[in-house]
Amino acid sequence: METHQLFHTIHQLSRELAKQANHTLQPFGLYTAQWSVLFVLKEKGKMTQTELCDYLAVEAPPMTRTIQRLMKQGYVKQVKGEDRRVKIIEMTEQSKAIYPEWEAAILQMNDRLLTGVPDEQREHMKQLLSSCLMNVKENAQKGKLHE
Amino acid sequence: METHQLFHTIHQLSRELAKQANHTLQPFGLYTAQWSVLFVLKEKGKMTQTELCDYLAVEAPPMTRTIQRLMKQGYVKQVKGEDRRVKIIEMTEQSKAIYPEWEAAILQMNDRLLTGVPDEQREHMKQLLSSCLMNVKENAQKGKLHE
DNA sequence: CTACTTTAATTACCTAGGTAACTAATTTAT
DNA sequence: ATAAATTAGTTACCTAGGTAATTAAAGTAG
Repeated sequence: METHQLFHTIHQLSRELAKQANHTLQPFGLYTAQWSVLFVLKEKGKMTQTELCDYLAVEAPPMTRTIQRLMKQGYVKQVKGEDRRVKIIEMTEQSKAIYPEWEAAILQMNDRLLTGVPDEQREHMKQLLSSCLMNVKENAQKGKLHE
Repeated sequence: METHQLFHTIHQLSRELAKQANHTLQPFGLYTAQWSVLFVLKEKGKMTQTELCDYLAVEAPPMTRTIQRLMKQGYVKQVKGEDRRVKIIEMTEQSKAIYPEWEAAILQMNDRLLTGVPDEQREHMKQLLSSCLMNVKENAQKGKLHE
């Protein structure tokens, strides 16, 4: 089977979704990377930067940058942990207050973009993609071990 | 249904695949963006930059940059068309000669990454994602029309 | 207790891709 | 035929995310 096309479609879909999300968030002065951090913090409460990186599967340097921007905007604050290397990140009262607006806009966008895709199919895609992602990560590691 | 997760998985999978592809191409001094152009040129023959942009669904500015890099490496050359605005891009003899090596490396990687994913499932995913992409693009346009 | 190693985060620099503004060539309209 | 609008490509600048090298704090030998 022609895997080029499959990978290209994934890449294209990913970019298109990011573009739409950025467009949706623009009126709020937010970008997708910022939003993803705020979303996780709302869901999970305070977290260290490393925990955020692990959860979002992003390397540390971009995370540092995203958090610094969120701090500058006043949407997030850093608290020093017992371990003085660690920086614990949590939402400010301000961002907790505005959060529902952001979420509503994103949910509305998600709904609009997936109009016509039945719920079963969304679930099915999620399952397929998740298992594919795990597979890719495993086989990537195998590739490295053979070096 | 929770669309956040679906979109996040797509994004993550896309990044993971790009990372792997870059790793595979590194020994050849190529990056994914370059490879995607070379792949299309091999498949379709000479094309204008706009045609390349349309085919790969990429905006013009990044394409300009990618092509300039490929020219600097001697893998691609520009020919002026009848319409003197247009730049027709084609592979050089050199890159045609090396191409099979690049392709072999990529095909091997694709195969390795999808080990354990049956062929039917790959095809199924491609179908699902393609239809989802079309859907998203249509609904994105509708969003714009409502402004 | 000291020396080595690991870990959290940052800094610097790279590629990818998007938007806005611009130039130059070609169409289209008047 | 000339003016206006469109089109191809470029330039400048932005965000996203990755790697390598660095710093500072903890942990782990010896």
